[in-house]
Amino acid sequence: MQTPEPLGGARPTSRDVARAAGVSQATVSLVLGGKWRGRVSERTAGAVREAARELGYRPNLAARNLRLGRTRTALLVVPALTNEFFAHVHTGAAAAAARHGFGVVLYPSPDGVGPARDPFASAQAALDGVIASSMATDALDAFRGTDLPLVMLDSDPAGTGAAAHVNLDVADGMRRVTGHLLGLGHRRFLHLASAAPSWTFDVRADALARELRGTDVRTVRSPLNVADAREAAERALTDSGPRPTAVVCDDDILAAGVYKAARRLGLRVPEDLSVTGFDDMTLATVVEPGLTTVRLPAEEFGRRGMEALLAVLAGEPPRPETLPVALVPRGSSGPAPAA
Amino acid sequence: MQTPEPLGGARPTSRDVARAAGVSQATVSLVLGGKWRGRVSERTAGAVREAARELGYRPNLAARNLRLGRTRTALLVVPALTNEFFAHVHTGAAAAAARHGFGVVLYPSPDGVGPARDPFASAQAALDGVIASSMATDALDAFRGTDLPLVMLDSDPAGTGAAAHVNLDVADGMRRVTGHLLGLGHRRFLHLASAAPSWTFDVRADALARELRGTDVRTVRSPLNVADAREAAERALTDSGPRPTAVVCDDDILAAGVYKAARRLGLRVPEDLSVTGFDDMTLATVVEPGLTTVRLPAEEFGRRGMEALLAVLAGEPPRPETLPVALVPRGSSGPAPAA
DNA sequence: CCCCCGAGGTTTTACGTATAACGTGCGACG
DNA sequence: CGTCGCACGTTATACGTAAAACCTCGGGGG
Repeated sequence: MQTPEPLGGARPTSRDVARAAGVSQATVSLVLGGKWRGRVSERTAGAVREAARELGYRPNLAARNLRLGRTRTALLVVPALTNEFFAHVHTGAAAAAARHGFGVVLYPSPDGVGPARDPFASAQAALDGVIASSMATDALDAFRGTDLPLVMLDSDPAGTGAAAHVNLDVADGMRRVTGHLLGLGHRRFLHLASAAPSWTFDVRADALARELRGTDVRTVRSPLNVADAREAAERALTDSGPRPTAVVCDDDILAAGVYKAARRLGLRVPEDLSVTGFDDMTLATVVEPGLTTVRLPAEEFGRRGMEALLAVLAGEPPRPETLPVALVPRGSSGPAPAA
Repeated sequence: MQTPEPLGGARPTSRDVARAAGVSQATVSLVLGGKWRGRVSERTAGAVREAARELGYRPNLAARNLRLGRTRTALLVVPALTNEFFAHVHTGAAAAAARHGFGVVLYPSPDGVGPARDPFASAQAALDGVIASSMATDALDAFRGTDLPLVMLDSDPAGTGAAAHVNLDVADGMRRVTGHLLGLGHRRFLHLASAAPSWTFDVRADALARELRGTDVRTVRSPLNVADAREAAERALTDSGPRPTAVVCDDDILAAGVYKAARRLGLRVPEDLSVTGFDDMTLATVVEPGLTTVRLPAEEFGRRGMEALLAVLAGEPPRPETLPVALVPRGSSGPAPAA
C-alpha cells in the first residue's frame, strides 16, 4: 500500500515482499517455503502471502539454485525429437519430472543442426542429473568427467558408468516377431537393420539370429529414413538367390521403406511379402495395410527413466528394470506364399 | 600440483582455480570470461587456463545467472512435441539458440500428461524470454503478468501482447491448394478442418472460403488424429447430397484419416477423390499415393522465432516476418471425375 | 525471585560469479 | 626529479535466496 508496484521497475524480490508485509526477508522465505509451522504466526504468514500476491512476487530461480546447490532440472539426451518415439519418451519424462517439481531440458542431438561443441553451453541450465538413450552414446562422451548421476535408457548395464538402467525388453519383442512369422510358415527372411550403432539394435539382431537359427536369413543395414530404407530393401529383394518371404525391420520407418520397395517391384503386402516393424508409431497405422509391429511403451520408458533418476538423487539403491513390450499384429504379415 | 583434485570433493569453484594458479578469483573470472586483454599478462592467463583444465573446472551456471541477471535460456511453448511439425520447430529454435549460447526449455503442453499448474515450476530454469505457438495460447495465459519478452509464432499481430511476430504464409498456401484443385476441375469440396482453435486455422479457413466462393464447400472439424479424422470424413462423405470430389485438409494427419475413410468407402485416391494436406511431414511421403500438401518450413520457423527473440532481447526493433510456403503436388490430387 | 522455555520473529551468513573500484610498481616524459 | 600513466593485478561488493544462529518477551515452575 505504501509503495505501489514500481511501474517500469524490475521484478520484486523477497525483500520487497518483506518490506510490504512489514517483516524481515527471512520470514518471507520461511512462509513461502512452507517451513513456518511453529515459527511464524498465522496472521503474519497471511500478511506475507497477501503481500507476495499483491506484488506478483516470483522467486528468483537462479538465486534459489545457487543457494540450494541443486536445480531440480534433468538433462535428457536423445538422438532426435523428430523421431516420434523419442518425442514420447520426452513427454513421459517431462510429466514424471513435473510431478516432482523437476524440469527437463533437452540435449540437442549432435546430428542435429547446431554443432553445440560444449554440451553445457546449450544446456544452460545447471543440472542435477542426466538421462541418456543408448542411441546417443556419442553425445554422452561429453559428460564423462562430470560427476552428474546418470541413468541409461536401454543400454548394456555393464560398461557404462551409469547409476541406474531402464531397459525395454526388445529381445522378447524380436522373439515374438519371429515366432509370429515362423508360425505363418516363413523360412526365408530379410533383416532390415538400423545402420546406427546402438546396444538396442545389437540385442534385436542377437535375438533374431538365435530364434531363426536353421532358416535362411540375410541382413541389410540402412539409416533410419524412408528413402534409404526403400533403396536398401529394393536392392536386397532383387539380387540373386531365392527371394525372402518376410522382412523384419528394426524400426517402423524402415518398414515404410520396404512398402515402397515392394510397390516398385510389384510385390503385394502381405500376399507376396510379409513386413514387420518395431516401435508402433503413428506411421504403423497410417500405411496400407497396417503394419505388424512391436509396441514399445515409449512414454512409460521416459517416465521410468526420470523416476530412476529421482531415486538415485534421493540416495535410494538403483533397481534395474526391464519394461515389457507387445506384438501388435496387423495386415502386413500373412501366410508365407506357397513355394 | 600442491593440492591434488579432492577425490570425493565437490565441484571446483573459480576460487579453487585461483588458488591452484596462484592468482585471485577475480583474475580467473577475467581470463575465463575472455575480457582479460590488456588486464592480465599472457603468462598468467595461460596458468589460469591450465589450472582450470587440470581441475576440470566448470562455472556454476546458477551463480552466473544470478550475477548477470539473465540466463540465456528461452522457453518454447508448443502444443505437443509428438506432432512432428513442432519437433522440427524445436530443432530449429534450439539450433539458433545454440549458435548464440542460448538454451531452450520446453513448456510441457497442458493437454500432455502432467497438469503442471505452475508453468514456472516445470520450467525450473529462470528465463530470459518466451516463444509461443498460436496453437498453445491457453498455456500462454499462465505467462500474463510476467514481463518476459514474448515472440509469437503464427498468430494475429493484433491483440497479443507480443514483442514480435513470425508468421507462416498459410493463406498463400491455402490459395495454392485451391488453385491447384480448381485447375484440375474440382467444384465440390470438403474442408476437413482442425477442431483445435488457433489463428492459423482461421486464416486457412478464410483463405479457402475466399478462393472457393461460388463453388460447393462443406466444412467438417476433427481433432488432429487419424481415427477421429477417418470417422469425420467417412460421415461427411456418406451423408446426403452430391459427394465432394476433393477434400482439403488442415493437416497431413487429417488427410491420413481421409485415406482410411476412402478405402472403407471403396473410393480410389485420386481417381474418385482428391485429397490434400498441410505441413508436409514424413507421413505425406509414406502414404500411397503420396500426399499433395503444403510444405511449411518448420525448422526455419523455429529458427526465425528464436532470432526474433534474440533481437528483442538485444533491444532491436521487432521486424515482422512472414515465411513463404510451397505447394508440393504428389499423387493424391488428380482431375475431377467426370460428372 | 530467578531461571528457563517456547513462541515468534530477526540478524547474519553463505552459495559462486562478474565487475567496478582500487592499488602498485616501473618506464617515460616534461 | 616528480609525476603521470600504463600494465597487471587485487580487493570489495552485489546479485536473491535459504537457513542456521541468535534475540526478545512473557509466563510458569522451583
